[in-house]
Amino acid sequence: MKTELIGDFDTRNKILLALRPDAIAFLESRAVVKRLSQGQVLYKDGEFFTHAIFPHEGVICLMAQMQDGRSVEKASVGNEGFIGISYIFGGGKTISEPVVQVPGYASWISIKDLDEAIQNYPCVRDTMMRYAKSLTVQLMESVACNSLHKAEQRVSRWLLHAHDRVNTDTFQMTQEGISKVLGMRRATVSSACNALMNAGALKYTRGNVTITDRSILEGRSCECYERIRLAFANSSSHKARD
Amino acid sequence: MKTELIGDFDTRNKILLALRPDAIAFLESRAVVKRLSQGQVLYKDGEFFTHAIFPHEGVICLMAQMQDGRSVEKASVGNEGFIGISYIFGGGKTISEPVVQVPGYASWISIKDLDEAIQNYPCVRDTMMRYAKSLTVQLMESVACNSLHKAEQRVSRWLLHAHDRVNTDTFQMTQEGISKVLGMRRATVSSACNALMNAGALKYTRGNVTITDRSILEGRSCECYERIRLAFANSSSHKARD
DNA sequence: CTGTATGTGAACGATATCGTACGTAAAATA
DNA sequence: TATTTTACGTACGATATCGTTCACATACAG
Repeated sequence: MKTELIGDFDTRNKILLALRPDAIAFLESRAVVKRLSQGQVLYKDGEFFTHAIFPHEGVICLMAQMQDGRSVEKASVGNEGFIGISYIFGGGKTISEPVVQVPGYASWISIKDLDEAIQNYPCVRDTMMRYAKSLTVQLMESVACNSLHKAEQRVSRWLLHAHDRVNTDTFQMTQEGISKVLGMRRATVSSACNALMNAGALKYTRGNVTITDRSILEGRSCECYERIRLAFANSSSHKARD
Repeated sequence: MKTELIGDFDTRNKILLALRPDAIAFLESRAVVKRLSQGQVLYKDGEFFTHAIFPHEGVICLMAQMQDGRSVEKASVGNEGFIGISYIFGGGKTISEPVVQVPGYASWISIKDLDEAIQNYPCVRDTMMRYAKSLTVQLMESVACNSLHKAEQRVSRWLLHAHDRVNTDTFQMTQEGISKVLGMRRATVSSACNALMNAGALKYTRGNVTITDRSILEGRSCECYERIRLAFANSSSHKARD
């Protein structure tokens, strides 16, 4: 595996890990591992794909840009998924703007190599289709969630998803950042986080959040978290058959 | 084409119309045209698919059922799409509860016939994938829309989508129905509709809404309407190549 | 060490939507 | 025709979130 950095990096992306060994070997031989830094814009909306991006950890938010300048998250992607789903549906252009919110490493695979992999290893398309399904579940739940659920529930849900996608209980995410992805005021996020701190679910110190009690956070979240988590678990639980 | 009803029914479903003639002929020979009546639940969430359903007109909402008994629309489907997208992603179970909101006719095609069509006519899968992409755009826009936009904008958007999916300016949809699919109070919908009536966009009489001026409705809607409309237009504009 | 930028807490009134309830008129039913 | 049901308009106070601003403490840069 080529990498921009010194040392070896095991692929912890669940899409890649779910493939058959020969497909994994092929893709790892072509992959370049790069660091994703906070705030990095991976694609502009409508841009042509050059690479599919498979995060090892961290959180990438697919952002919507509104005409009035506001932006808000459409969906989020971690090591359970990859950036480039609309390429799989056919058509080379992005339909969102993926922005790194929690940094980490990712395997970048060129479209040319991806096409070759899809051609030679049927498990690649199958696995991506399973992810397409779980992403659809995420999107559907999010539509409902944004209609019905309150700020504190949505903040809890976001933090739980993020926690699932990092290896540590502490990670970088400002309240300002959460407010941007959830389309609410920082003051609203601040108030929700204080309630969650008082409940003992988390600690907050200048851009670093520490999850201290997941079960409390789950109790304060809405049912949408568990449904989405389950969809991701199902989509990466079984190895592809061919 | 077999039908439960007397007379012939041209297929006005855009997915079917975008296929190659031989694929259209095959599917029409297997399709059964049935009436979809208001309130009809086509599948329960998690049920096994028996048929893919291709609406000719009317609106089907993919509903989310929450634990507290509330329900809300995740996405809506008309003659630009079909019910059964998650079958295409692999796995035979539904991931939502499709409920008929505006009645119409639809072509029902059994899973067995659909499998045969996918096997024999590559354009079937390709066309469905294009729809998968535009449904993903719809879902993504809806996530953002539900985060950011106001009741009147969302009501306007829903009515515009519905108008696109029926052949007439007048169709059946109670304010109570709109409030259920948008997850807001009937009183909120009522107030929005009155504002839209006063603006000259529509008329409302006991369960029948008449769109009197689309351009006013478009002005009162949010940008999400046009983005979704455009995605649907793109996905059914070009004939499949094989 | 000092000044500046950043991240958070807290406050204000304003607004949107909520839950609920009641009245009215049209439609359906008896 | 008389009664009931349905669809809608409207009203009330309650609540959630909004937009904005200020204060303060930490981190960082010169």
